[in-house]
Amino acid sequence: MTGTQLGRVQLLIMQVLWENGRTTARQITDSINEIEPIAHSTVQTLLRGLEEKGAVDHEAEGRTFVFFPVVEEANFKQSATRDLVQRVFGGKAGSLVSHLLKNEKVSAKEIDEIRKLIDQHGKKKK
Amino acid sequence: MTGTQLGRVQLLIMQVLWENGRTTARQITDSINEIEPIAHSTVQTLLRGLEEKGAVDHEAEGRTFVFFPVVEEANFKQSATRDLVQRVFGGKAGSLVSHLLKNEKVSAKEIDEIRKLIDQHGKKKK
DNA sequence: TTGTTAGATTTAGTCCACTAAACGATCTGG
DNA sequence: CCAGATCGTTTAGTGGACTAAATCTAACAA
Repeated sequence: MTGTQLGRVQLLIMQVLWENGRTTARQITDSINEIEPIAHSTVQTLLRGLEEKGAVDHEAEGRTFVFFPVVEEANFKQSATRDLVQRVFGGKAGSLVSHLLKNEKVSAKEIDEIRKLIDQHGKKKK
Repeated sequence: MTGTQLGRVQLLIMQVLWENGRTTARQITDSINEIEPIAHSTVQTLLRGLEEKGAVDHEAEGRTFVFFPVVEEANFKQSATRDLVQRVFGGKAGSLVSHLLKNEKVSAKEIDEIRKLIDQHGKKKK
């Protein structure tokens, strides 16, 4: 579930799955190989690990397995983010937001979006 | 330098060091023990690892070692955050900000601060 | 039928964070 | 001087992510 920590490469696999939905192990290997070299058997081993953790599942389709994500990307983002906030920013989400605005590049378009969210925030306040 | 990944407990140690400055291994053990149980020898082993990575250093003071951080907390926050942005939010910092504002609790006070940052952002832009 | 290919599974090994006992040296109270 | 406490160091083991070769198995092609 949420507690399950994913490794770096496992996360790459999840990303492929979230993007493509139903995907074969072979397709995943190819996708990742566009970024960095990895053996097919490695991908299969990691897929099994992910399946044991309940992050993905598969169905047999002919003689090959088709994998699909069980964990939602949104949920994962949430727990990964909370983890960072908790461990590095003392539990204060706003502190991370400040850090991002001060130190990281944010496009004008994103700034607009954020401004809207801020305004809503003020309103929503009951 | 950025490549240095810290483990969960190592980060706890760094937090103690950032907060207290010069600290003995014993003090670190005690601090962490207020949160969760840990053996003193474990802390010492991890300190050695951190020292090998160049994250901390020590000076002998009498027969005991006094440790202090070499890596700045700000730098660490930066790389930890970039890591998350890169791996989970497709490299878009603004996307993480949006996520935080939508899904995490941010206090009114923090919102004010963020609004100011947003305004500055607009101005500063050339 | 037989050999090749493309799946999945098994097995094996590395690396690293974490854990902590065991050991040796040094100081300190009695 | 010595027993006990307090250091730092050594050694050892676990677990998990990652890596990939070796192997098994089923389909397909010649």
